[in-house]
Amino acid sequence: MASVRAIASQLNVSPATVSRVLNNHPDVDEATRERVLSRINELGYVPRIGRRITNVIALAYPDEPVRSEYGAFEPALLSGIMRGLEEQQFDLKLLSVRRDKSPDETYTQFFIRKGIRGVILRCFRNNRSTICRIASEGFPAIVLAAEFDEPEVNFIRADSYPSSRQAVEHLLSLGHRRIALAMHNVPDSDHADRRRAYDDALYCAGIKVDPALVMELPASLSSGEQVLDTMIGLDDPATAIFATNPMTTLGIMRRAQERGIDVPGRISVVGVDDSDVRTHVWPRLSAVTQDASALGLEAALWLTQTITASKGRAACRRTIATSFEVNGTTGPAAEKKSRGAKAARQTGR
Amino acid sequence: MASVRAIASQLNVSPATVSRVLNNHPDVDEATRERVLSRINELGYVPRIGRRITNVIALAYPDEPVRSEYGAFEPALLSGIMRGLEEQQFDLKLLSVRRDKSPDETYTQFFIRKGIRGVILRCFRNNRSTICRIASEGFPAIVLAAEFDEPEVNFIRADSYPSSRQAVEHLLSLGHRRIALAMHNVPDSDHADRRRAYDDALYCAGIKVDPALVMELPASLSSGEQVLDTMIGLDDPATAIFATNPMTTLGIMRRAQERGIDVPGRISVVGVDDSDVRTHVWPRLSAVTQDASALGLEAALWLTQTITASKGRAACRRTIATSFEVNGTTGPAAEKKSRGAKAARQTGR
DNA sequence: ACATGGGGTGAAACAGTTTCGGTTGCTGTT
DNA sequence: AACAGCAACCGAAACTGTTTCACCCCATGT
Repeated sequence: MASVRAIASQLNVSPATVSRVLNNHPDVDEATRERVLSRINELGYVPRIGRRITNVIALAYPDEPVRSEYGAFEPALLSGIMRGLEEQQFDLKLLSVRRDKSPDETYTQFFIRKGIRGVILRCFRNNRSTICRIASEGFPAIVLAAEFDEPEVNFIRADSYPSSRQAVEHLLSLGHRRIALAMHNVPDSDHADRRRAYDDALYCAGIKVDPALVMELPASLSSGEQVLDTMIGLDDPATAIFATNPMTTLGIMRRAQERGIDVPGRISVVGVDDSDVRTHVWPRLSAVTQDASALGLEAALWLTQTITASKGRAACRRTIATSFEVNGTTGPAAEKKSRGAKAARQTGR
Repeated sequence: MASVRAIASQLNVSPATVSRVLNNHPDVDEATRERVLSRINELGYVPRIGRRITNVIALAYPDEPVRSEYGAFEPALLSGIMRGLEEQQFDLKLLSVRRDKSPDETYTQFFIRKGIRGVILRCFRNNRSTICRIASEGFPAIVLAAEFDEPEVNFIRADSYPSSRQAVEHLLSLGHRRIALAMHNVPDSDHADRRRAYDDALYCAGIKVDPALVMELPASLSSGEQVLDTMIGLDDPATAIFATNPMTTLGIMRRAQERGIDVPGRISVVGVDDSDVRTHVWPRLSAVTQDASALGLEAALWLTQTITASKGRAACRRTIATSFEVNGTTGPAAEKKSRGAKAARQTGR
C-alpha cells in the first residue's frame, strides 16, 4: 500500500516527482531524489499497473545472456525457472544490467523501473561486488549457483563436495595413486568444494597431495589440452585426472583422442557436467553432474514465495546435491614401470 | 491512440468492461466480448502503463524454453535477440504458451494481457498451425528458423542450401562417390534445403542418388550410431556421411570412436552445427554452421522496427547465409577393394 | 407471488506516467 | 542596474489501465 501518491504526500511533493525519480528522469533535484528514494526503500514500494500488482521477476545477467562455455546450462536453468514461476503465476523478464542500467541509478531503482518484483542473479567472475550491492539494498534477490559469505546475500547452489569426493574415491578404489586435479583459476565456492573433496579423499587414503599434479587454468578446451599434455609428460605421470569444469574436461578428451592416448586404458578422466555433454563423447564421461533445472526451479520458488509472503521469509542459503555418474572414462590404474611409480604405490594403504 | 476508454465509448460500454475483456475475466457477456475484441483488432490496441507505451516483446515457446537437442542454440539466440532489442530499448519477456494461455482467449488477447507489443516465435514440429493462427490474427510476430508458405507469416531463417551444396561438393572433390545422407525424419524447410543440396550436387557430378545411402531418423545420438553402423555395413559401404543435424553428427562421431573406425581415414563426416559443438570433439567437425546469434539479432530488429514504424512494414521473409567450415573429419576417399566399389567409381565422371 | 441469487455492467476509486505551464534563480546584455 | 533569456525544477491536470462496489435484471425455486 505504498503508492506513488502516498509517498508523494508524505514528502510534500507531487506524484509526478516521485514518478520521475522512479524512472530516473534527469530534471529532479538531487536532494529531493534522495528523499524520495530513501522513503521508497523504507516503505517497500512495489510497482503496479492500474490497481494490479505486477507479477514479474527478472533473470539478470551482468552482460549478455549467453555463456558459450556453459553450453546447455542456461536453457536448463531457464526451463527450471519457468516451472518454478508457474505456481504463483509469475512472468519472467530477461535483463542485461550492462545494457539497461544507468550508472546514476540504484539497483532498486533500476529493477522498479523495469517493473519487476524480484530478481534471480547469475554470478560470474566479475560481478560479485555488484551482487553484494544489490543484496545490501534489500531488493528481493537470489543468486544462482554461487556461494556468498555475506549473510544478506541469498543464494542456491549445488554442493559438489560429496559427489566430488565420491569421484576421487572411485579413482582411488580403482588403484589410482597419481590423481591430477585440473581446477578453474578463479576461486569460487563450487571449485573450492571440489578442491576440498580432492584433498580430503587423498588425505584419508594416506596420500600426500603432489603440487605437480594440481593445475589451475581457465575453463576452456585449450586448458584441457594443456592439462593432458602436462600430466602425461611428467616423469611420474598421472594415471587419472579430475577436471572440475566441463570445458576443460572436453579439452582433455579431445587431446587424448588427438594423441591416440587410450582413455581409460592409459589415463582415467572424471569431469563435471552441467548438462548433457558427458554423453556427447566416446567413451561417455564419468562425471559429477549437477541438475541445472532443479537449481532454477528452487530459486524461482523461493523468490516468488518470499515476495508474496506477508512477512519477509528467512534468508536462503540452500544447497542441493549433485551426483556422481560412472561411465566409460574411468578404469583400473595402469601398471607402472618406473621406479617412481613403485615408490608412489607403497605410500598407499 | 486506441485507449480502453476510447474503445469503450465507441461501443457504448464502460472502460471496465473493455479491461475485463482484455484480461479474460469470466463475467462478461459473450456478445459484448466479441464486439470489444473485434474493435480492438481493428484499432490496433497497444497496452500502456500510465501514459507510457510498453516496450516489451516476448520470445514465446510452445512448451518449455528448453530443447536439449539444440544444445547451446537457445542461449545464442537469446544473446542475439537482446542485442537486437537494444537499439529501440525494448525489454524481453519469456512466455510459455502452454503454461499461460487460457484456451478460451485469442492469441492477441493473450499477448496484450501479457503487456507485450510483439512476439518472436520458436517453431517446433507441433506448433506450425498455432503459428499460422497467430499470424492470421495480425498480431506483430516473427518466426525464428523456419519457413512458411503462408504469406502472412513473417519468418527469418538460415538458408543452408549453398553451404550444404558446398559441403557435398567438397566431399566429391575429395574423391567420394558413395556419400550417405542422414536426415531428420520430420520435414522442415531447413532439412529440405539440405536434401536439395545433396541431390543437386550429386546430379551435377553425374552420380545417381542411391536410396540405400539415405536415412531419415530423429535428431538424436542413437540415430547417429545407427547411421554409422548401417553405412559401414553396406555391401558397398559409404565413404562419407552428410548429417543434417548436430545430434546425429555427434552420434556418428561417438560411434566411430567406439568401434575404432578412423575418421576421416575410413569414412568422412560432415555435420551441421548450431553452436560450438563441432569444436568439442576430435577431430574437429567439418560442418555447415549457422549463426544463431545473427538470427536472433535480425528477428529482433525487424520486429521492433515494424512495431515502431508508423505504417506497417512489408512482410519479412528473410534468409541469412550459413557457412561451410572445413575441419578435421573430411579427407580423401579410401581406396575401394570390392567389385561393387569399382562399378560405383565408373559412374563418376 | 415473492424472495433469492447470480450474471452482467458501470461509476468511481485508485494505480502510474506524461504534458504543459509556471516559478525560481542564474547569466549575459544593454 | 535592469531586463531578457534560459535552464532547472516541480506541480496540476490529463490521460492510461484495473479493480471494487453497488446496482440492475432476469431466471429460478419455494
